[in-house]
Amino acid sequence: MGKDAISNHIRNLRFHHDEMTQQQLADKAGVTRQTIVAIEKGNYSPSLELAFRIARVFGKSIEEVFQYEDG
Amino acid sequence: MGKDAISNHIRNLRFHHDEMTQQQLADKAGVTRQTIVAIEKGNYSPSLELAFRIARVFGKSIEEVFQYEDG
DNA sequence: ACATTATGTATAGTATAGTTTACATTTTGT
DNA sequence: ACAAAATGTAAACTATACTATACATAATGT
Repeated sequence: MGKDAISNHIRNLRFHHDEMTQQQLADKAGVTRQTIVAIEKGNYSPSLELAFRIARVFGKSIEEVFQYEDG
Repeated sequence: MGKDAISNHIRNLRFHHDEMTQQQLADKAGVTRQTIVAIEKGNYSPSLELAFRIARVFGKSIEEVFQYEDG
């Protein structure tokens, strides 16, 4: 939908979780590495379903992983 | 992405918030009424950004409004 | 009974999330 | 220095969220 108001802490969380690689996170979340790259770099924001799955990989709430800055 | 693992409490929340109509929620969330109808009925799940905006309308966290049942 | 407002359904079109493949660059280990 | 693993980038494609328009039905008020 809207522009680019969503950021995230995925990169930091990966390193705090046993140096998890993009590929490992992608596998655990059930998506391709390219999807993780794009989201981590902010190229686009994930679907709600993927946001839930990524948050679960880290044992965090969605709000702890993703931030929404209103536009 | 995946199938239909996401449900929500939007309908109940609307009634708990001054009998808010679908149109009013749509306006506050910045989308059309059709989008609210589709999400409320579970036809599809929202983007993460829209999930944030809907949750904010109700003053709730995303997890309080949307539930993810793993597949 | 009538008008009005709220909700359900449908369909075609647009925007964007996610895949796939491929290759370049950076980082890490020996 | 070299190989191997991790990350960055890109382009074409598929899947799905969202819009726009339209009309039907249900609910509410007078």
